Amino acid sequence: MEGHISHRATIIDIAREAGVSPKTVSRVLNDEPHVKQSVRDKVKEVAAALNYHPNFAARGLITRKNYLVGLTYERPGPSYVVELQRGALERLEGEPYRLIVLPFHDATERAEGLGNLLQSASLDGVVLAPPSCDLPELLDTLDRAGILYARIAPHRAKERGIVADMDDIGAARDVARHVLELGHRKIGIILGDRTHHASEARLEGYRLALEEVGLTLDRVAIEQGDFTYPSGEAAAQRLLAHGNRPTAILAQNDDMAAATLMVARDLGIAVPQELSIAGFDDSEVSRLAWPRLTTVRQPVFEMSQDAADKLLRRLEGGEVGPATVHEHTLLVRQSTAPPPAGG
Amino acid sequence: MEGHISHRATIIDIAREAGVSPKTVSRVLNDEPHVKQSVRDKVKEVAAALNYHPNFAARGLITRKNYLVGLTYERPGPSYVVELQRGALERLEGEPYRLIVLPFHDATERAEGLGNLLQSASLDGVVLAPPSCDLPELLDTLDRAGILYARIAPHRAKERGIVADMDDIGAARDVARHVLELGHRKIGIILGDRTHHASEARLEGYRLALEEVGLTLDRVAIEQGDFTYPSGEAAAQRLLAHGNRPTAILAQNDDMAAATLMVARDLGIAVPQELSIAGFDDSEVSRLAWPRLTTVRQPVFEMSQDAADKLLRRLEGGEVGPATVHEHTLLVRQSTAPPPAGG
DNA sequence: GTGAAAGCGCTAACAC
DNA sequence: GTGTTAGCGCTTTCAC
Repeated sequence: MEGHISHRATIIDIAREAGVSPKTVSRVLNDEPHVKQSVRDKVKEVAAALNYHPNFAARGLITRKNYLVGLTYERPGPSYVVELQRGALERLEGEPYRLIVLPFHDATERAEGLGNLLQSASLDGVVLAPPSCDLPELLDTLDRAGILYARIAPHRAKERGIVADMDDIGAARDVARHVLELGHRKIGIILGDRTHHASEARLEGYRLALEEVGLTLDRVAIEQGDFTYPSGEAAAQRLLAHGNRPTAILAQNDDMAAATLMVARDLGIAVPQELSIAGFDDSEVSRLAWPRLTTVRQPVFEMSQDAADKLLRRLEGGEVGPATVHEHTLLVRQSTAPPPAGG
Repeated sequence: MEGHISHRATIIDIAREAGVSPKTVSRVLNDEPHVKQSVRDKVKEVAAALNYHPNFAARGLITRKNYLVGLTYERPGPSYVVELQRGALERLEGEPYRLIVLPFHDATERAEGLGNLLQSASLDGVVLAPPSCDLPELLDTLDRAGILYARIAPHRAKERGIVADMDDIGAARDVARHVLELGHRKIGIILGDRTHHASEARLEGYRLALEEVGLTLDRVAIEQGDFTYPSGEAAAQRLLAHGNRPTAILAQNDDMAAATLMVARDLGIAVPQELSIAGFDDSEVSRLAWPRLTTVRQPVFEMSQDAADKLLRRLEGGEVGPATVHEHTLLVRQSTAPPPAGG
């Protein structure tokens, strides 16, 4: 009926065509009560015929909402990012909210610019993945700007805002416990970047497991890495290139564990017969490495979905309960085994 | 000066504070001419002091723009998605446009619903990755709705809309040629999802290379996959778990190639001594797998950046030239070698 | 150079 | 149940 190309129909068009007022059209389109069923049907029919799609800008101007949710993260591995997005998107599907991706560089050093970016994006809410979820100044800015936020696995101020959590310390404890239960006592640890709170938490988890068998951190060999493959390579070399080497190495992520695997191969050390290696993340590498890496799966998808869910409910005026702690999973694969007999 | 929490400043507030009219504020904020420098400075100063951020909804209502660019794709590997996003985001940085991610399921079967989704999202433009860039009905819908689109590596109707292209057939031919030049003649092929035209194109590239050495497709073992790791695993098993197996396998992407690597390892087949494997994509897994995978790097980042660039220029009223064809790169790594002597 | 008035498409408040 | 009026924050006329 309307032959005009690319003239987006408005509620006025529908109102005229259906012989009712714009307000009635608005009511129907928003599923508000107090409209006769026959009118309702007629309006919906006309809307469909006119290929009507509501104008977010006009609606948002008056409802003071933008129907936009942001997702921030900082350079994690591709699979982490994709899981993060999948979780939020799954929850947003069918809702009148759209997801905007906002990756950062050096969030910790530029919390201010980051707050500004989020404000300019006209977001209603934002899902904050580590490490941006742990920047108090950013949270302050968001509070002031009235932008709701949901934090994924925060390590500090867990009471602030909406939180979707996991037990980072417990996850690290579990992987360390697994290695200790296999009988290992000569342990090496490769730390991640110390500015990431995850690194601290994971070390604490290792410490707890060691304590259970009467060991302390000063009895293990600790090397500093920064979560990258090359840093893992260097650290592994320091741990392995001498006589009294550990029989098991706990790396704080899979990339560094994979690097350790490669160093062991170069040094002719058999994994897992002579050396056990455990990572962290269940990233793609951990499955593609050989032997496949024992690691811990973080519930990234679940946390992200939960974060988006709570965010949306708050945006719709609802209340949300306390932080949910999502389950991690220890994945015992081929890179860990009992220590060698003489070990 | 304004102590009110979460009251977003408007140009009216700035106008009052700066002692000018709202229109003048608008002029300054949009870098329009005909404003005295002193007034300009004063307005900018007040805007900063009031932590002003323009309201996209209000601006969009009148300019008929939403300052929103979409990015669509369908279940490709994590690294492909991340490259795609990185390219578009890099171009959008600093521009008043935001990126909305719109992953699809079964785009080819639901082109209509997909067109609807894009229309409801109130996008100004959209970057279409395969296979959605090859759905004529979708392009028709977008044309009708007045939504600009940039297509990444389309395989059909290359003249429609904005195009950022690559030579998919040539890339596949190059990798096949490499394997054939090593001396392999017993070839296995693992196909990707047949709804992706990329799969067809790559097969055509393989065919061209085979033809050059006098081979035809009916002389090679072809198995169907769908670009995922598990599908590659199953396909590799069918190719390798019997006596007369190929000496080289061409997988249509890296995930399936990595899966093939794993299957070979489980079967005790040495790579590359007994079996050569080549992938496609230069994804992260191709570099982390051991041996590292010979593959072809697709210029995904470049295409995505180019697509976003052309889209933005058109959105700003500019003209864009014809499709750019971005260069692929054959990456010979450790997973390919001459066939075994008796092979 | 600058400002006043109008209105984008929609919904809140209130009338009928 | 339904319609009228007003106005969200901004930019477009067009006047001065």
